[in-house]
Order: sequence, then structure tokens, then C-alpha cells
Amino acid sequence: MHAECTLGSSASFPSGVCGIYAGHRFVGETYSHECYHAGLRSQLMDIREIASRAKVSTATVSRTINRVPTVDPQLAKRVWKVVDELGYYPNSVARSLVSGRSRVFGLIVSEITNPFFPEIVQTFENLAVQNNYEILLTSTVYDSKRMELSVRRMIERRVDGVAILTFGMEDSLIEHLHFRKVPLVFVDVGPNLPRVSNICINYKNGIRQAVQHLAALRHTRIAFVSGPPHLKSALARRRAFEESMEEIGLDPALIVVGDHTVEGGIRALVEIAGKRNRPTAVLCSNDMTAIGVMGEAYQRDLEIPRHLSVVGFDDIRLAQFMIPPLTTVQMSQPELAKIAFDALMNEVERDEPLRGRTDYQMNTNLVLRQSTALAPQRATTRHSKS
Amino acid sequence: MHAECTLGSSASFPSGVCGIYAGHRFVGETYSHECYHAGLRSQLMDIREIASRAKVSTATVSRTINRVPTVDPQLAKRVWKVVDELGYYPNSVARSLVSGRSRVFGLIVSEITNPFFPEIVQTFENLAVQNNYEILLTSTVYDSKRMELSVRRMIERRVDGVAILTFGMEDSLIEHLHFRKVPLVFVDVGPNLPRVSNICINYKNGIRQAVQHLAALRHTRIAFVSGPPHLKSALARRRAFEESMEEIGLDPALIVVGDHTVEGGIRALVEIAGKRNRPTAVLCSNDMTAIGVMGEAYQRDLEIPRHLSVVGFDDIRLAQFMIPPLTTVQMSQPELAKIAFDALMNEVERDEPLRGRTDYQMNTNLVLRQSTALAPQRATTRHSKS
DNA sequence: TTAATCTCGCAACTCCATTTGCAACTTGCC
DNA sequence: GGCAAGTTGCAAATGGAGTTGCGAGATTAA
Repeated sequence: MHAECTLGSSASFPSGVCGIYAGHRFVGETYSHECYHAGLRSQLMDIREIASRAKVSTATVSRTINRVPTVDPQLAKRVWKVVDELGYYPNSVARSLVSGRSRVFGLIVSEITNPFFPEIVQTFENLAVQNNYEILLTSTVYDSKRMELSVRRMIERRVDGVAILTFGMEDSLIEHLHFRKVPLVFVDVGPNLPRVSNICINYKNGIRQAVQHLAALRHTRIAFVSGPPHLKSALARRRAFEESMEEIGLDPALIVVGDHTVEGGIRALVEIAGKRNRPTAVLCSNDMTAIGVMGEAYQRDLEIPRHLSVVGFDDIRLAQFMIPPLTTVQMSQPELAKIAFDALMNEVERDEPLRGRTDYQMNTNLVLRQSTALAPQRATTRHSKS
Repeated sequence: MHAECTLGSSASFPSGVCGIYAGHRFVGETYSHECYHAGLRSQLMDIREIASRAKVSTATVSRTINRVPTVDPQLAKRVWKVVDELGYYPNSVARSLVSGRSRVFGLIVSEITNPFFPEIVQTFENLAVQNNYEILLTSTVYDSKRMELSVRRMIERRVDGVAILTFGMEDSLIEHLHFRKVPLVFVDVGPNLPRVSNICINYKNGIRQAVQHLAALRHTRIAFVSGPPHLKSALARRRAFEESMEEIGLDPALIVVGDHTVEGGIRALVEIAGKRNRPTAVLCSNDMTAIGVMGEAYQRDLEIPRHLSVVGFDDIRLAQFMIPPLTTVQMSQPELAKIAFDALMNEVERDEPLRGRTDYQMNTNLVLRQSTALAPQRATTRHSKS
């Protein structure tokens, strides 16, 4: 008898299955023997196997596993013992079929490789695990076919709710989901319908802080690199910038159109660097843009923050590892994920749907790091054309 | 009749469901009327609904949807029309139950927020979509409870295969999966068992290139920041470094133990910077470590690459956006994901399992960017203590 | 002792799509 | 006309767990 379960040698397998339910160890001999017979029928054990081995009915096994309080503790113990020894795991496919609930939440993002999302996915998964849910992660990659597929996949798998964290979703697709009474949660763009939750982001707060921070550092020529113009959240950020600038009497006209990508940031800096009377600070609509700006600045020997201050938006995890670490407006991804998850859970557990949308609020805040500094004096401005 | 499907007003809903199958539009009147009756029974449409509406049997609907070639094209057309108009999506939960295959692959990673993984997840998902699979993404977050849970979740959901891209998985857990005849794919550490695939990474190739690249730039004192010592892949990288150094007659003794995190990289640079006869180049066991090294170098006014050359490993997407862009050894994540996915597909489609493990090979290669340069002359070495 | 209360087993039915054997039907072809 | 081949319908069964009504047995309370 081996002291450990090892996988390398074929001789040691099957040496028994270590129960995951309660951590009990299985007695090898009986197991491989019995399973041989059971195995002939089809595959492995089902609820009936457990029932016959524990000498109870399938109903009792079902009650035990689902922790119905009326089962006799003695019996329950017997059942759990068998479950544990055999390493029985209830088939959640069958469970879903009968219960009509899959215990799966869909999560639609635009691209998993966009650094904004992994943190969200992680938090979402953590919450899912805690609540015995799974997540069905889907990305649209900015492609309408893929969006359609995303929705189809969600519906086919009968998810219990969907968090739509991407933008530019077509209404007809959302209608598909809503028609099937699937709870939905959106960021900013949630329609006013039953079973819909909407997370409203307060962009203004963080952006105002950023603008005032720059102003305090004596920057007056502050550029803004926007996101794609069709994106509602990008527009909101831009508006927040304009309002914040006007609030303190600065000119908000220095706006360069970006696209929320690193490449967009690079192009933006090219444009900004070419301006006469070059801005001394750049506020970016997201961190990826800021990363592009910083990269291109490096290539042009524009030192950050000495020659140019840069502020991002989102506070993706990598912002703090940039060189220099990026000052940015934090829109907490874990918080966003938690709100989204809780919104779906609330909706799932609600007895009867509300009349309309449920709203949630989320704030944004400036995080100071090292990519901002006092505005350079006129005289020391590099590449000055005047 | 509205020209568009809009979601805002309740009056326009339900205005019909835009078919996703073929993109046909539905005729509103009949729909809401009929669905009202159908809705009384339970929820929505099932295969019987389709059958009765198309005036065929459920068997025919099933054959049609599953594209059995013997169905009459006329009939098929009629069925598809109804399917399309009603926006019917077959219930894959029920399908899975009857077929015994869930069309879900598990994907176990250590942390989704580790930048190494998103690219893999994205590629994996793309392949899954192409093959009508879903992915069940699970993270272990270096916690044994979570590992156990990961395995349990995979088994309960009856996944058709699992890609285990994390390390330090306990054998007993793997046994659980293997016992249930679930195809598995590993990186480096796959046991020699049926239905197991193993992706062997050729670390040596890329690391040798990196070492020789540094040597060619006249670096002789090259440090290595290793990964966690218990990690097999980290050990392999370290061995590859040692061998590559010895090959060309350099001393491979300058090894600092890291842990594959940014913080580990920071600590490593602190240690390296404190050495007398400081190394002029650092090769890191992964990119996160290199990012930490670069960050700390920045804080200490050590300029990269002028005073110190840095090379990473993995080539995560962000490596190219570092300042300066990071020279690193590429271990292509999309390729890895593709090999893993294909391995699972091969295993699923195989009629009878092979006797033992299937091996796949993957190479690594140096990618030159801007974090390496000629070794500084003795005279200009900063912080020189001699 | 009798009645009331529990707990459990039994067996049938549900969820939904798929599969299958058998019967009925339509074709085509000799 | 008649036989063969090809389609389709029908009805029953499958998959695994959950649910339920009913009745048997055991326990407790009155």
C-alpha cells in the first residue's frame, strides 16, 4: 500500500478517491471493486447509487444533499459517508434542468485582454464561488457577430443573469435577453425596464479632482485625450473635463480625439507635441491612452513629469507599475464587479420584478502618484517654437 | 408600428424578437398573441412548441436543428422559419444531459489578474466559440481550498476537458479529474497517463538567446532573478540560465531569488543594487519581475538601459508598453492556448484513449526592444564603490 | 391507550432534447 | 401494379436529480 497518492505510476491508480466533501480518505479495496460493477452499467455514480449503498431512498439522498432540515442526523451522516467515500458530485446539469436555474451568471466584456477587465473578472469569480455560481465569460471583441453569439450563448446555456460591461451592445440583442426575463446589469446605459439594474458612474468627481490637482500645480494649458466619440462613458468623461475646466476659468478647448487604446494615446501625443504653445499637462480618458502618451513621450525625450504631466483614468493595476507610476482617476474595478454581482443576486432572489430599473451609484477618485508635477516655467519648456 | 426596436418605452415591448439564427424579422401580432397562450403553460418555447407550430413532429425538429441530412429541405425550411420567428434557442442544459457531453472546457489559472493569462483566456475563448464550446474559467489564487473548489466545480458541471495552467496542483485533485476520465492538459508537469496531454516548453532556446544577446553587448556580470523555488517551470528557467552562461564561460552565480511578482522584482533590484561589483544586466524569470526591477531602478535613478540592461520572460502584452519597452523572451500565450485547446479537442474526439500521455512542444524566442544596451564602461558605472 | 406528529420509502412525474423502433406514408422505378 | 427506398410521425425511453402524494412505521403527547 502506498503512503501517498502519486500519479506517476500506473500501478497506483485507481488507489481511491480523496473525498472533497469532507476530506475523508477512501478505503481503496472496496472502492475499486464496487466501482467496477457500477461502472458496467454506464459511467459512474448517480443519486441512485448513493441511495442503494446508503440503504436509503433517492429522495432521502436528495434531501440530505440539499440540506433539508427534517432528515434524521443519523441517516444524513450515513449518506454523507457514502457520498464522501465514493467522491460523488451531484450532476449540476441535471439539477439545472429540473430547477430551471443554471446558477450561472453571464459576464460580457469587450476584450479580456483589456487590462480593465481582469480585475473585474477576478472579483466576479470570487463572489460567484462564494454564492455557488459559475460565470460564463464572453467577449465581444468589438464585433457584432461576436456580440450576437455572446447573447446566443448566454441564452442557450440558460444563464440566470447577465452583466453587460461592454458598450455598443445593440438593442435588439438586449431585447432578446430581456424578453426571456433574464436579469441584466449595465454600466451607465441600462434601459428603464424591469429586471434591469444600472450602475451610474460619477465621472465628474474624479475628473474634477484631476483638473483641480493640475491647476494647483500651475498648469493652465491642459489637454484632454478623449475616448471614441460614440461611447457614452467616454462622452461623459469628456463632458466632465469640460465642465471642470470651465468651473475654474480654464479653456477646455484642447481636446484630442483618442480611442481608448495605447496606439490612440501615441497618436494623441504626436498631435499634442506638434501644437504650438504645447500643453503642459494631459488628462486621458483612460489609462491605456495614458500609457500610449507616456510611451511616445519617452521616445521623444519628453520627460514625465518634468516636461509634461500625465493623468489617466480607470486605475488599472498596471498604472502603479508604470514609469513613472501613473497619477490617475480610480474607478474601482472590484467595487464595480461587486455592485454588478450583487445587483444580479438581488434580482434573482426577488420574488416579483419591480416596475422599472434599479439604480446603483459609484464614485471615482483621484489617486496621486508620480506622473504629475509643477508645470514647467515658460523658459524651460522644451521644443518651444516661440 | 415602430421603425426600430427601442428599449426605452414599455409600449414597444414585446415588439417581436429579431431572430438570431438567420436574422429574419418577426411579425409582431401573431407572436405576442400566440406566446400569451404558450406562456401560460410554463415559460417559453421548447422543441414541442416549434414542432406544433411547424406542424411536424419533435423528432423532425430535432433532426433539422442538428442538421441531419435526410430531412426534406422544404420541411427544414419550414422548421427554421418557425425557429427563427420565435427566437427559439435549444436548451443546452437538456442537450448536455442527454448527450452526456457538456461542451464546456475547464480552464484553471492561478489568477486572472496575472497579465500572463488574459491573452490565453482570450485565445481559448475564441477557439471555444469556433467549436461551439464554452469555457469554465476558474482561478486558484494560490489557495488550496480554491484549488479543491475549482476541481469540484469542474466535475459538477461535467466539463469535457480541463486545461490546467496553474502550478502546485495537488495530485489528489488531479486524480479526481483523471478518475472521471476527463481529458487534461498541463504545461510541463503532465503525468504519464491516458487522456493527459503535456505541453513541453523549450525554455532553453529563448534564454540562451537572451544570455548571448547580453554577452554580445559586452555584459559579463549578468544577474538572474528566479521565480519561486518550488515552481517547476521557474526551476527550468533558472537551469536554462545557468547552462547558457556556462556554455559561454560566464559565471552563473549571480542569482537572486524572486517570486514572479512585481514586489519580488523590486526586492531583487534592491539586493542587486547593493552588491559590490554590481551586475550590468539582469535577466528575469518573468516579465512581472522585470517590471518590478525597472520600477525600482527608476526610483533609484538607475537609467535603463544606460546603466542597467533588463530582460524579461513571457512577453506579456504590456512588455512592449513599458518605458523603455522591455526586451524579453517570448513564450507565445496565444500559441500556448491554441495547443492546449487543440489537445483537449483531440482527446475529446479520440475514439479510445491512448495508453499514456501525449506530448506537445513549444519554443521560446528572444524579442528585442529597448531595455538592453551596451554594457556601461567601468568608469561610468554609477554607484561604483571601488 | 389513542391520537397526533415525524420521518422515510415508494413510485410516479417533472424538466427538455434526443433517440429509436415501428408504422404509415410518399416517392420512384421496373 | 407492385416493390423498394426514402421520409416522417408516433410513442416510448433515456439522462440525473428534484418533487410530491400517499402510506408505513416510529415516536411523542395527551
